Amino acid sequence: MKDITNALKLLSDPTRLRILMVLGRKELCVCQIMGVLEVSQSLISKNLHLLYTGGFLDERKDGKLVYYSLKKDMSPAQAGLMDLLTSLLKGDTMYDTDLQSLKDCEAFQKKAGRCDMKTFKEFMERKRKTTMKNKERS
Amino acid sequence: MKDITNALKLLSDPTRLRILMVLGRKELCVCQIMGVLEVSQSLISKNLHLLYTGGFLDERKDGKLVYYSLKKDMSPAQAGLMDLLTSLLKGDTMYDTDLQSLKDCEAFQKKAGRCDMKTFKEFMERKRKTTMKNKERS
DNA sequence: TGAACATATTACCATCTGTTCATATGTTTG
DNA sequence: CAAACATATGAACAGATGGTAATATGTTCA
Repeated sequence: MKDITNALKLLSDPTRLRILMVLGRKELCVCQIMGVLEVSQSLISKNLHLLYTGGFLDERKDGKLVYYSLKKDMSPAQAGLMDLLTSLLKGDTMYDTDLQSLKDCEAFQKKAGRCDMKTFKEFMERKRKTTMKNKERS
Repeated sequence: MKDITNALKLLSDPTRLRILMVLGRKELCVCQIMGVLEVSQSLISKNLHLLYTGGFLDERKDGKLVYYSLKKDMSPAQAGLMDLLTSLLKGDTMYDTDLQSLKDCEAFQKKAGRCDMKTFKEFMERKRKTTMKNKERS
């Protein structure tokens, strides 16, 4: 029972749940996740570490970058929860926004031709401006 | 997303999860739940309140007693989680022990012919002794 | 080698959580 | 009404948690 409540606890934080859902789409490095979710690097790192040691993630290092992805062989409980949450979050505002950000982020990165902190900070900067304009309009 | 993480947080505590799983079998009053889980009255009350305001439970008062049961019309997220957890917990030691305790508790209550704190404290007393004997034997 | 960079870790803070003990509330019954 | 009882609630406390800012680690490349 403790393993299940532990998994539930890990999933019960919005930042972690968002990370997992975005990783559900594709493997990403820390700076990409940062760009998509727009939260600080240390917070991302910390939560990635929790999810990793909690058995939700695989890790792959490539040069300076560290890529994370959903673990291939999760426990039945974890896999079941991930499936359920993925379907429950369909249509959720935050979830949809994050997936859209992921697409935008990928496009921006492709155009920039590199994958580093500077690129994603630039991306976040533009996103913030767009969001502000949208708020003004409404 | 917040509604989902809130539900997950409620489920991520063993005491609350145990309560929900036992209530999955049948409606129970506070003193019965206390007898089955063997935790203090105030802790049970507090967690019942959290689960109730969190939308997991229905409440029914009958004289001095207050009966709780799984809410008839949970949100899709809550219902989905309950289904999943019920199936995931099949075979779990704590879960099985609790269900057995529930049966024993019902039998004891039937023989006693009443439903009050005294009865369930007596039940808990005997259960503790039996558990101790089993430990000695092994 | 050393500067630049991506990620991890540390120290620290405010807030939340689980729990217990004592007490309050509200109901029943003599 | 008062005593007895089931349940709820408040105060208090230790420990966990989410977050930030600063710093450490480890890699690349000039």
